[in-house]
Amino acid sequence: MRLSQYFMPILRDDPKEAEIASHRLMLRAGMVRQEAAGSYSWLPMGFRVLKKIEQIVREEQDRAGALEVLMPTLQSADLWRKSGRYDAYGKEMLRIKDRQDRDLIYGPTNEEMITDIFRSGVQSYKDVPRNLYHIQWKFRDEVRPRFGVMRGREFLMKDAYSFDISVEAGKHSYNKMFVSYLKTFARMGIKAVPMRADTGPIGGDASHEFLVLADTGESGVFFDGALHDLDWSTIDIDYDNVEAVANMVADYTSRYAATDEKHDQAEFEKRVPEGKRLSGRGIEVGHIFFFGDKYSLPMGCEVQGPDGKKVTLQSGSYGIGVSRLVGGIIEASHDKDGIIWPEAVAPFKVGLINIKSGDAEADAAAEKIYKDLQAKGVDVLYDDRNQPGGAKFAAMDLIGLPWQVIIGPRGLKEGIAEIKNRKTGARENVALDQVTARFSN
RNA sequence: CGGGGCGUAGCGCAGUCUGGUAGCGCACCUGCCUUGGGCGCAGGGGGUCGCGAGUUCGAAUCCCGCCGCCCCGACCA
Repeated sequence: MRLSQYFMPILRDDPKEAEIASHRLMLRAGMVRQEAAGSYSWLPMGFRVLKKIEQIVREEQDRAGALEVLMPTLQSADLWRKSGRYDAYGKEMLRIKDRQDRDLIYGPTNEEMITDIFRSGVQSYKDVPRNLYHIQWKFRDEVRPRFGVMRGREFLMKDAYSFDISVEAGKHSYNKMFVSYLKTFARMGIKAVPMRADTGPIGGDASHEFLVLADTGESGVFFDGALHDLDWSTIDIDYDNVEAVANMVADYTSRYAATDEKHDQAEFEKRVPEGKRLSGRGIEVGHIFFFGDKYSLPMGCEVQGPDGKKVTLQSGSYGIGVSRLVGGIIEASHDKDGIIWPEAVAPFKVGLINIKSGDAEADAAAEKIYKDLQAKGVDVLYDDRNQPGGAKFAAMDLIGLPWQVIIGPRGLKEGIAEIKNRKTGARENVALDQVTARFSN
């Protein structure tokens, strides 16, 4: 993509409404535009990141055996009356009437609908276990939206729902999602620590939140420093191996880690040696629940067992805040100059800077590298604007692409380009004809 | 939902107290010059001063009502 033909309205000044880094940087880099309190339009640069994150989530859900569906944003109020949550959910749920004066709601979550769908499609114990998920926009009419996309009212969420014949089988479904979350976040280049959590209005028994550690997080967290010793980047497992999956969950939950809601100071001090007691703040990017028959029972979600008797299914739900992750990743990965995208979610892999646009030699060299990179399938953003070099450096650092390729008269004299790593700042001179090879996988 | 604050050009702000026909920086357009960390010179465009009603000869400014947004707290993917 040529920057001269892109839509990326960069702001030089900080918008006054943005207090925290991710919000400020997303607005400055032209990734999003606020439409109303807690409601954002995603501009090309931001949308690319959102889609990359969504795709990683999708691939890891599929790998864990979940099946993708898509449910509507608007739901019938009757469905929610059946579960009792129409009255219980409170004002966060947006209630709407259609032209026939029928009560609708804009879905804040989908337990009722998925349970209804699943119930109508299964009759036998042979039809379970199953896990259905979708990635869909949600609306929760938050009392106080803030921090940009981190607490919007309208947000993109992946929510999965498991159905099992027994509590024991349900536990395995829960554990599979637990492990798949470790893999999902690891692929995005962030560490999201699972912590015991309150179950909230969704209800249930077992529940873990996954939190990205960041000073601007909304939750207080307390954890064992030994958690840092675990390997968070390579999670490898056979999902069908019940014991291995359970062991891995045990491994990542055996050390103390809790949000302030579940924190027990006495237990913390008993289990964690003094030098290892860490506390801080975290951003909740995932939340998993096992809630048994909480919805299956009132909604009659049951199958016939081997003995011919009806069995009420056991369920869990598993959420990942896809749009929140965009902000969460920035909170965990930025510096004074701008965003530092982990490669897996970066909007482009390479930013190509032509320091002297208009100079025949520089233009020719940059054009060639641009076309070669594209031919090799490397996502490249080419700053071909007629701007001074300093402005291009500043813009490229702001938007945070992992690699910068810098073409200028100085290097061209020696037949080289400069490659800069955005994260480390390391620079390297590379012969012009070797640049493309450096980025081909 | 309680407390505080803000709404003037795309962004950041001044002007409001003390009413007199709207200004600054950046951005943008044209030309020249430049391009190794937000370059220089010259010229230029852009505003129903959040909305409505009032007071006044005259309202961004004073009065009344409304709307929107932000921050702190209580609540949450």
